[in-house]
Amino acid sequence: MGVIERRERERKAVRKKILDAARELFVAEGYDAVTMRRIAETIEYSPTAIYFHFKDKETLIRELCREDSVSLAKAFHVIAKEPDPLERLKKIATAYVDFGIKHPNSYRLMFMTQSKLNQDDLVHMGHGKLEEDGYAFLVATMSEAISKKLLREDLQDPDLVAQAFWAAGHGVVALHLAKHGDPWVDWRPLQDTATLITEAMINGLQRKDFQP
Amino acid sequence: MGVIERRERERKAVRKKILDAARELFVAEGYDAVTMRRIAETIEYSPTAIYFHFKDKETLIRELCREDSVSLAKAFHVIAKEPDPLERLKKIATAYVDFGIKHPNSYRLMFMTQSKLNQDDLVHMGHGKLEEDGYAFLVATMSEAISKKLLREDLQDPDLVAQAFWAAGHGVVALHLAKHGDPWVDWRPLQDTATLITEAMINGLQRKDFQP
DNA sequence: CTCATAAACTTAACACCGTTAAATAACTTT
DNA sequence: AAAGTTATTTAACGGTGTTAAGTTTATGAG
Repeated sequence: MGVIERRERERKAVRKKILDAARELFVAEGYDAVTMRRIAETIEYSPTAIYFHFKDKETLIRELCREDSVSLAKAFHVIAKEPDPLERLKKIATAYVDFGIKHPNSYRLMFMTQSKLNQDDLVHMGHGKLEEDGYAFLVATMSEAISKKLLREDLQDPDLVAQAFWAAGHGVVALHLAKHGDPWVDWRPLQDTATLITEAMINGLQRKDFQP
Repeated sequence: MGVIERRERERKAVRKKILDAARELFVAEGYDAVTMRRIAETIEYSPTAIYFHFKDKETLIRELCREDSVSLAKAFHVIAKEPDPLERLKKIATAYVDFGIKHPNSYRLMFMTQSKLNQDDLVHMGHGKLEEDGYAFLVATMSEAISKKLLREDLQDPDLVAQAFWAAGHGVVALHLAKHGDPWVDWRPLQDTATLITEAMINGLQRKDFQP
């Protein structure tokens, strides 16, 4: 039946219409500031129409977030080809920071808000969320760096080192997204800070003659 | 008149009563999850009574936050006596992380949410908020480290280095507060990560023979 | 062709939130 | 005792996400 396909296509079109309108508003004003009513208004639907296509506001936002995070996944996919683990680390950090700047709302949602760990999530686990893949990629890179003896001899725990490295990258982005407006700090360009912290970390982690 | 003093004392007592109840609820459930109505309920007042003592919910929360942040200020005050700048940096990082763990809600409010930069804040500026003092302390320490030639020769901008170092510390805390519940990361003890990132940063920043 | 059925939507409404306006009780001052 | 200030309550407003119930519209069956 061609009619059932047409319906599905129309439903998808409306879905996209909602997502596009929501995206534009969210990007401009942030997730919390935009109401369901305003999204409905811009597409000239009633507020409740959205709930036919999306379970609730969070689901809608997660969908946008998912779309955004594809760019990070793609970047990581390219970076995976880099043979040198330390060089790969630098590129990972760069891509990660870029993602945070390009998609601040999604970044905030993914990395700056505590995800409610309800039972549903625990059930649906193992599906390979993008954050999970990204972290696994970082750990794998760190593992390779360790096995190739590129890091200090006392650093044998890939998870520990990966978490420290992640924290460094996250710190730059998170601080920027949250506090860059504050005038009591003479902020340096984000790229400069990101480059410095990445270099300093790799430098500090790979050094051989470490003194406590 | 002794009566006016008594009134003031009673008013302060009610104020404290509200703050104590609010603190307990907030600590247990987070700032957003606790409503004004519930705070009022626990002290057996009507919800609107709170508004006689505090302008609004945010003011109340800021007051709690201010109280919390005193502990960080005190810690920094003690640390200021440490003569070695690099050692001071380590202690600053430790105190900062400790603060984040001890007062997660206040930390989130102070460092993980964008402060609305309205005109009022710009007017009331220069009052020396605690965050401001803390950052100034960090920059001063970094400045001293630079002038004592403890850092790499190419690092001459105290603000840049301070921001990178701050980002490192912030990254550890922020990641912990936001994502520690996520089960797809095999989290290492926060203290281990904090120690590693601090050492790695100082190590990476102070090294002389830096290769790009 | 008519009628039932399902999908896509709208209208009305609920429960909750922070907050304000108006009424009220309690206590001082005159 | 009257007037007035202070602290509190009751009632209500405007806003939010969301659900329930009704309404249109197009399709499929007899």
